[in-house]
Amino acid sequence: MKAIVEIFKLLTDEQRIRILMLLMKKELSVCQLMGIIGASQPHISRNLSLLYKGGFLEERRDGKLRFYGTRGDLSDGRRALLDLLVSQLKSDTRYNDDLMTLKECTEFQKKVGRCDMKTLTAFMNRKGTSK
Amino acid sequence: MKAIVEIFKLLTDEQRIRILMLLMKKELSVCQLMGIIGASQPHISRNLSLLYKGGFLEERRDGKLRFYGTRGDLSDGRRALLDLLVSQLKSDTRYNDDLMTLKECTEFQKKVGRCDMKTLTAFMNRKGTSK
DNA sequence: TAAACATATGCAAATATGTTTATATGAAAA
DNA sequence: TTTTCATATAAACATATTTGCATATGTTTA
Repeated sequence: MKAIVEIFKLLTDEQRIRILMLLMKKELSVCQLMGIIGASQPHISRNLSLLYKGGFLEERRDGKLRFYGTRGDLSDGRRALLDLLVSQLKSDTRYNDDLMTLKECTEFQKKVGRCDMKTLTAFMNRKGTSK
Repeated sequence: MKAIVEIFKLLTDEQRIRILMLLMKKELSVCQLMGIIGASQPHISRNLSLLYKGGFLEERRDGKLRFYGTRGDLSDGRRALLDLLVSQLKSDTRYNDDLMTLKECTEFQKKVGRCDMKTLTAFMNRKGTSK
């Protein structure tokens, strides 16, 4: 029962849920998540680490970058929770905004052809001022 | 998204999950829950209050007693979470012990024909010493 | 090898949560 | 109507959790 409680604890943070929902769509690096969510690097890293230890994520290293995505071999319980979240967030503003931003971010990167901190911080700030 | 986070928060406590699982089986009064779970009255009351405010429970008053049970008109999300919990706890020791104790408690009460604090405190203590 | 960069982690302050004890409320019985 | 009983809530305290800042680690490029 304690194991289940620990899993629920991971889902009691809006930022962590946002990260999870984005990673359900596509694997992303820490700096991409920074750009999309608009939080500090340590904040994103910390939450990724918690979700990773909690059995939700897998990690792939590519040079300096680390890409995270939801595990291919998720446990039944975790899978069910993620599916439930997706279905419950179908009409959630924040959730849909994030998916939109993810698309914009992907296109932005294709254009500039880079995936680094400067590029994504620029993207993040552009978002911030355009609103 | 905040609403969902609040619901998950309710599920990050072992005692609250135990209460919910018992109430999935059968409506119970505060003192019955005390007897089965073996926690203090304020502790049970407090958690019932949280679960009630969180949309999981309904309340029925009968004289001095207050019976709580899972709502008949649970939201889809809450219903899915409770079903998920039941399926994940199928082989959980604590969960199965609680269901057993619930049965014993029900029989104990049939025998003595009462549902009051003394009776159930006695039941609780009997459990404590018999182990 | 040094510098730059992406990411992770340690630590202290701030905040939230849980626990215990005491007390309040409200119904029933004496 | 006083007392008893079941339940709820408040206050004080202890314990987790989050957050922001500084710094460490490890990789790449110059």
